[in-house]
Amino acid sequence: MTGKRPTLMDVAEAAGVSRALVSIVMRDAPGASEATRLKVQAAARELGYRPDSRARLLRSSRTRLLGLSFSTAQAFHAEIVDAAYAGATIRGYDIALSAVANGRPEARAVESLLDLGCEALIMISPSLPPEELAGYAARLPVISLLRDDVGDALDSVSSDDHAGIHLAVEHLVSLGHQRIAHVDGGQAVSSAQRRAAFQAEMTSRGLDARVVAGGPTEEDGLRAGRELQQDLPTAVVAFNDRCALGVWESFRAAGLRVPDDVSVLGYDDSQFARLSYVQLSSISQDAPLLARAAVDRAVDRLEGTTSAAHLVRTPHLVVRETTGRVPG
Amino acid sequence: MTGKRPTLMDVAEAAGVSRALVSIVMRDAPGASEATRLKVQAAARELGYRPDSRARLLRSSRTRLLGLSFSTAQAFHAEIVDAAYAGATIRGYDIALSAVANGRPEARAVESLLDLGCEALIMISPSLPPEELAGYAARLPVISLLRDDVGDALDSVSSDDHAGIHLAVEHLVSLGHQRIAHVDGGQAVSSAQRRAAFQAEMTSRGLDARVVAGGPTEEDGLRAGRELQQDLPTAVVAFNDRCALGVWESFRAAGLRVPDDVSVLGYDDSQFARLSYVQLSSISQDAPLLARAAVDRAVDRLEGTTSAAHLVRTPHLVVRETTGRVPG
DNA sequence: GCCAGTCTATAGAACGTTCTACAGGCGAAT
DNA sequence: ATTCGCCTGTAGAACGTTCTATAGACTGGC
Repeated sequence: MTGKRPTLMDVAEAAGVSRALVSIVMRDAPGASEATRLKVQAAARELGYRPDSRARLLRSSRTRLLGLSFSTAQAFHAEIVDAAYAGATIRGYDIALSAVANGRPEARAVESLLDLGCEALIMISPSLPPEELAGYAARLPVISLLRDDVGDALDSVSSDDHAGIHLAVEHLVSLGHQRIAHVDGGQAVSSAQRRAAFQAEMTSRGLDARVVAGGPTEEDGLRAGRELQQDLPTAVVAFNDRCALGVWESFRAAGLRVPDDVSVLGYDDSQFARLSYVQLSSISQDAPLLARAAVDRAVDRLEGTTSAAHLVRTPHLVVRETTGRVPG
Repeated sequence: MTGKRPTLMDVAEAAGVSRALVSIVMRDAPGASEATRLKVQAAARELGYRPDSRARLLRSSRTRLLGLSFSTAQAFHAEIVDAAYAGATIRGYDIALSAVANGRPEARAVESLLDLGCEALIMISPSLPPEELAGYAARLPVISLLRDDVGDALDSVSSDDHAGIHLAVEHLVSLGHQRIAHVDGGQAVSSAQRRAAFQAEMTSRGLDARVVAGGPTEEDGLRAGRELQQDLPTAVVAFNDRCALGVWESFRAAGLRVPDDVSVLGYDDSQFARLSYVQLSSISQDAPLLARAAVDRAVDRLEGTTSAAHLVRTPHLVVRETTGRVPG
């Protein structure tokens, strides 16, 4: 259909120079005069030459490639992918993507990135046990994004769950709430930390720390919301925004008004929390910013001499329309 | 930190055989006895050897790699990625992912896939003009997924919008509706087709084809819903599920009940349409199935002698709880 | 006129695979 | 015994780059 794609050799012949010189020009490396540079570039354009990244990667020790593993099941990972691309471009790196999907476990995703020759790995909310992660980290820098209990062999860039929960409770208390419940994330990553933080925070204020079992999805929130209604608190802190939405929906179905009858606070500040008809108050981890930080961390590990570290950013509160003064 | 990763040569030395033989064993190719096969495999495992995909890809003419471009802005693309992985694995191919993201245009995404040595390209709802797509298609098979007006140089796998809209209108009419409005998708891919199909379908039934301007997001639906309320129809066919959700929300805000006062029908049958508290009636394109079809099509193009074709699948109706009998 | 230094350009060896060609051993058929 | 073929194995050339070493052509300083 097409004939073969042109190689360095083809361009070299067309321009009447050596292969090596073409390579120099294509890489913008020093060692070619301005005149031949132009001549070679013209020939390359003429032939529609594009460097073969496989060959290039193979030969050069540096691949300038960062591996990013994400999950197709988590919509907000897309936001992170987005930000990571932007960050990598700025630092002069490229990103290789690998998804963990149905029937494609995390280990497989990571290994495909390794085979591609990535110099560092960024894993979004990795679910592998710390030992296995450490195994990878022995071979190349690995950055865990949004999960910090990964041992000392890895870097991590995450958000301070304690601070986030503190902000949440502080906000609600300042609105007069005392009976505040937490719907946790079940088995989800970070759920245990947030639950513990909630308990600590409430206890330290002398308040009752009511926790009901939830999960990361709307369904989980819906179920938990129904359970809450048997003894309705005045405010709810949900594990994440999707869960909060489910809780809210269960209230709505029961004729309860948010925030007049009960306040609902989410976590993550995901895209849809900002939708004009949702306007969910939430704790923002600023995922894109964390993604940038992870990329920076990866590059620093590659180019500097720093060792693994755990970077923790403080989240912030975004007040929208689902939290209000305590009723009555 | 790590030492170099082991190569074929290392394994060969460890097992006391030649490089080529190790290659044969690793590829499960014929030409090695069972005994040495075991010996080599043991040595490879011992050293933690993994083949370098860059070198492998470089040397072999076949890369067995399918490029898949998707958009981080479209949540349901994740479902497709998921299905594509599964399909590719079955056919013995691998998938290279490239995202079109903020500041990373489609052309860039495609070119990075090309440089990786993909043998065929699957593009989800490509937004490039047909001429440019044809340019790529001259070099390798390109499958357009969910968009069919891409010219004859490309394959396409899409869903029959006419049939889908027909199902939608048929369903509503069978429930007694006559005053049915369509909220279109604005500039979105497929919007024009669905709008035209709606107009044709309604006109052929002697009904008034009311169309209001919408878009692909909840916000767009919300806006359109408000406009609709100035002269409320008994049923609404929205461009997609997100749009339908916006329309619904605008009704809910106005105290209108769905489906008692007005029916709302979505399109796409996305993940969230199935959520227990949403239960949106919708037209399903069965995206995962289309993804499988696209993968199959790509592989067939590579292995068979078939030429480009446009494959159209018929969508089906999923009745949930947002459509009901005409009021009054 | 000769050496040192700079700039441009080239040849040829890598990188880690796969592929082609071929060699030796062995059994069966001539 | 020779020939044929199959099976197992190897050597060495590819693939398209980048890298190292070096050659030639100038400059300028003595």
